[in-house]
Amino acid sequence: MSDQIKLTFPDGTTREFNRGVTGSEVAGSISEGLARMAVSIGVDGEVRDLSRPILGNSHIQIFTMRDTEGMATYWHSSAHLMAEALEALYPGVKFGIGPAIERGFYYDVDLGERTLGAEDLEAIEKKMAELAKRNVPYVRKEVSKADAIAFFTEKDDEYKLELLNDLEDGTISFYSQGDFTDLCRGPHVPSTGSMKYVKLLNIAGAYWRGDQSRKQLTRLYGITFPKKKELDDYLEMLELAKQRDHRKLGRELELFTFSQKVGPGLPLWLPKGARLRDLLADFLKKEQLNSGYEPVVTPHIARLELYKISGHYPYYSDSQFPPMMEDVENDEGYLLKPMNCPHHTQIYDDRPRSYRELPIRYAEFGTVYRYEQSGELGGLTRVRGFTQDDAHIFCMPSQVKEEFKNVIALTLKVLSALSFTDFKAQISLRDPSNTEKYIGEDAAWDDAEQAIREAAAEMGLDAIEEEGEAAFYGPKLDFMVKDALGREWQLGTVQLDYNLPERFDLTYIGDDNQKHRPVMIHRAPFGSLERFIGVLIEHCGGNFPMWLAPVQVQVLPVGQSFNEYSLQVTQDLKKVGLRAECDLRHEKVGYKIRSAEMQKVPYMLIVGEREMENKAVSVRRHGEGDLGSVSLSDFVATAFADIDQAIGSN
RNA sequence: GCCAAUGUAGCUCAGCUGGUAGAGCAGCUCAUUCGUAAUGAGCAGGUCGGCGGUUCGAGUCCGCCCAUUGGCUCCA
Repeated sequence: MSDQIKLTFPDGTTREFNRGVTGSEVAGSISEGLARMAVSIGVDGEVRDLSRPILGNSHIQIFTMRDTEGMATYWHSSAHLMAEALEALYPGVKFGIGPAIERGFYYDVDLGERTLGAEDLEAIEKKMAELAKRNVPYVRKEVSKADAIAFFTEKDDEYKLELLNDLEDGTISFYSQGDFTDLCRGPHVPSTGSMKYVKLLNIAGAYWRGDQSRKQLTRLYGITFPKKKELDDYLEMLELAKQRDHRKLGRELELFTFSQKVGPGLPLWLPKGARLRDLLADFLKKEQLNSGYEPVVTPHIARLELYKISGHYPYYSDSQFPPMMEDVENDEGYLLKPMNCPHHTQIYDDRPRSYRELPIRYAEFGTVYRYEQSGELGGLTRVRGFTQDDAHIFCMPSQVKEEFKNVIALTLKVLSALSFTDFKAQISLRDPSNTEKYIGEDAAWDDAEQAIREAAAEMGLDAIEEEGEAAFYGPKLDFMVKDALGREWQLGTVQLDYNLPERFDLTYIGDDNQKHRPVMIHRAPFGSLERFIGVLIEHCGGNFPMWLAPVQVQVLPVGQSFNEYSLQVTQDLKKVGLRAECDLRHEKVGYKIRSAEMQKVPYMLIVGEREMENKAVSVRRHGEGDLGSVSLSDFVATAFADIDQAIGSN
């Protein structure tokens, strides 16, 4: 056996090293800078400590703070540092899990009776900085399961003991830094010294292992950086994100509001917000008419009978507003609809259907009501009454792929019209190890999952697949977008359903003159108008594209003597279909401009002596400033060009 | 629902260890007639989230409730 090994770098080059060389030594052999920046090393796909010897030929990749892998290592180590601080400050504290997350880290801890406040967070931050200054190494140690159990039994930490329970002997490792030792798979950065700048962001309750029936631990979220500037920049970025918060912008731009008298999670749309909603809905309705959808309209309530058949009642009673009972004894009454699909099945079932009719696509902007848990409500992204841009496609199994393709095309059109480029598409599949919990034939599922996969691929959609995420009634494809604070929200969704056609005994007559079961596809490109608009507001920071701006043009007379001409201009703009308003207040033009700028109106037209004489307007674009004077007709052409460019050829 | 924090005028926020509320912006009135991000003066505006308690006295202390925010769980 040679004592030389061959390491292959990401660029394909290979070099020979002594067997047992460490990641640090490899990094150091490349450059001193890399050795300084390096936090961990990928060895044949496994991320490891830099200090671990490499024993065989491998493909390696050195991770630094510039890689997601490197950041994850760094923040995971930071979680350990926080744990060390917590143990020092609150002896007897027990630890759950403490992973790195996308931005920072958290640790779930059991502090007994103690609760933490802002002052405590500062004390912990201080302690962490102090511990980091000692700059002690993270030391890995392989331990036997018995020793590990003995260690945590001694510490009386039932959480770690439970975690150990699921681990196999021989695969267990501890990491220590200073006096603190934790059960951990690793890897870690070489030492604590780089975690100088610490900010603990918030405290939250988190159920042990995400299970509501188990004890709630205290979750501490934090972030660390090696340089002060990086921490400052991050905190500033968080501040800037708050400026884009749709709740703040919704108030400032007068789009929507909430009233305690109306109720939590029940948004009230102000005139400008309602206009925005209508514009979005009109846009999609037009697209849907072009894509073979037929609008239908259904009421907001239905008999309990409908939901007993659909299976929503009483099994989902927790998430529904209580029914309006007519006859309590016989469980008869009405339910506010939590979804539109049961109603739509009844439209399908209005008369016998032929295979020649399929696919049938019923579309409705249907408002539904769900009794979301109080702690879950938030702005427009999670509400109790919302309008889905819903449609249900009834088709033959052989048509599923084509229909999915059409829906994907429509959804992509919607997303691109609003310049959402940074979205995630996820295909949710069955859990292959537990197929009994799903309704429908195995073979049908296989076909459907394959159809969705192919539809996504053929539409050029880069979708990730998640096993076990499918609903019990069918696989689905979801579109996710992040809000200003980086939280991911599901917007568009396409879901296959084997369940409802079965429950409502829906059929069509096939070319064999036999009855067949159609497949149902639920789909909503926006998802809900409320959530979509919430995320849209944050996406554009309240600067809506011209075609969506509630007010497109604000006309600003320089003085009272130009009011009449300004009103004439405003009328002319309205006549050609632009949403124009005129600011007739007795204020200086600077004041009116400021006010229109803050309302984020795309175009301001300043009108005074010069403009009146030349039948012109002086154009100011939001965020850009003065564009000079043009004739009214030239401005109208510019405005429409702006609209067309954003909306495409709708 | 659970954990934590927060709740003072339409908005943003002051209000020290308890002594019955204050600013800026917005609003209204008047003056100013104004050229690309705030003209000036005056006026008005608050059951200090709600209910109860402690106290001679509560925005301030305590309890319960409501709402909001950040998480946990679920979902569009």
